[in-house]
Amino acid sequence: MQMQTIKQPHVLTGDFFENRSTLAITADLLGKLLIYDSPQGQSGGYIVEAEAYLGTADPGAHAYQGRRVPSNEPLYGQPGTIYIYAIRGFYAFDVVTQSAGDPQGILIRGLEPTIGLAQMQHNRPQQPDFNLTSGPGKLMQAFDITDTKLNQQDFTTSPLKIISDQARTPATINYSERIGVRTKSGWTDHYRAYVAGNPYVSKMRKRDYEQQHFGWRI
DNA sequence: CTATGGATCGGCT
DNA sequence: GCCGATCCATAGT
Repeated sequence: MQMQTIKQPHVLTGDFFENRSTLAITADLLGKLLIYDSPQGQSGGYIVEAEAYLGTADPGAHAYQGRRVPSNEPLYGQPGTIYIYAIRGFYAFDVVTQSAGDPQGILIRGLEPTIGLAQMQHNRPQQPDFNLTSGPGKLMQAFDITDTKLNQQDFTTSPLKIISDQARTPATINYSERIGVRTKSGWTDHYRAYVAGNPYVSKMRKRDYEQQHFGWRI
């Protein structure tokens, strides 16, 4: 007789990060389901845009040249550590990707919202179209995360989590320069990865929307 | 529809 | 004081 198995969402674990470059993990995060369990209830959606920050050697990174201050301490933690930081009156968050002491991370920049839509719209009543979670500050507002309390928590045990077995697959992954990072030469041209044609990607032009499936493989 | 400039605020120096 | 891994309103195609 077969054991009855309870279908529980599988939370992302540490081995997801093992032996892979941050750039490889960035592309692999696209389509994963991000969930936030808040006092109001659960909300979340599929990751559609992410940027790699490659640590001490990356002039665009908060940990460039080993910079280590109280606010960026989470970057130096274990893979899967949450790094939340304030930026111009908003908050944004990274997933730490490499072993402790190697301060690389991935900024989650866009979500296609699927869970807790009403509650997210309540938190961000601005506009009815695709502006709910199409940017790092926007998605944190939609989650109503307004402080750094989740800092240094681990994705495997935190109310903010990534579900690895409920994922969609991008039909095409596009790459570009990172948004809002001044860069001199072209060596960071592929540090931003996003689902081609998905309207919840920040700065996606309307003419580039893929209307049929929002850029997902069927 | 796209490009640009101003507001804004937590955290470092 | 100063400075952004941003957002939004407004002006210009």
